[in-house]
Amino acid sequence: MEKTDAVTALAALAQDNRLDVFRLLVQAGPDGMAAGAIAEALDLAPNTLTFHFDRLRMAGLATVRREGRSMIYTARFEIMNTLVGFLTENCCGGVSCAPVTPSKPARKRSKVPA
Amino acid sequence: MEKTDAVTALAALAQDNRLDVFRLLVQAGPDGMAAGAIAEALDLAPNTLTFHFDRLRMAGLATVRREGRSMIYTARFEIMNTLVGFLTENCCGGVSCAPVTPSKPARKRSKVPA
DNA sequence: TCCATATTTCAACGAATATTGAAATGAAGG
DNA sequence: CCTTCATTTCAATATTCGTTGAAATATGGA
Repeated sequence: MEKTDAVTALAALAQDNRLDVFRLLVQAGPDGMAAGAIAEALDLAPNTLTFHFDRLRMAGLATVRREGRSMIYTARFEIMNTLVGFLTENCCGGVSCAPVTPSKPARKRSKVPA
Repeated sequence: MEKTDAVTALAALAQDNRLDVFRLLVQAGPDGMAAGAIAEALDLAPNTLTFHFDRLRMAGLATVRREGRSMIYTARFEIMNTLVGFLTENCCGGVSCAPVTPSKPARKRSKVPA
């Protein structure tokens, strides 16, 4: 990952509403979530939301697909992981480097998608 | 970690020069690095650098100590790790969640501090 | 075709950010 | 005490950012 990509991704996450959006997408999982549902969940104006989606998409942190009238946004976990890897690269020059806290796998939800 | 703390930390990292500074500090390890040395390494004006240091410090990502005439800045790895944990929290609701790429331990340097 | 729904585009505005230049502060040495 | 070195503080400026409102586009159904 290039430094500019990392900066773009970090900037994309470094904003209240976008962080909320991204975390919502992360929790939504691979199926993604409709723009309207996100707008309602976070109480954001649709045009504002579009602006933030664009940022996330340009940063490679999300993708869209159309489904009927809705636009479904999905988080790109691989990019997220690449970013984390980039941040901790060459940590401490190999000295006393506490390993990265692994993500909590999070208890499974009752409704598991196929 | 609170959301606002995460946003602050991400914003602190979401800037070319600051990301450089932070990564330099990460590589410098627990001993830290003098402001002047960083200014020289990255070719940045000292006042600009102070501005960026402040951001990193307020975000909890760095600390300072005085040593003679120099100010030594050090990365706060724990906060860094907390941030990473926050980002991947509740990942995918437990479904198909690729584990976080662990930081490469990075080959040891010849000069190992005690 | 006409209408409602879902989302995007565009222009505008205030707020925040990064950089600069000049001056100030603090520490070490003669 | 005076000078030099290392860094910080302050004020000014151009740029970028987030939000809003109005209008446009695309889809699906009567």
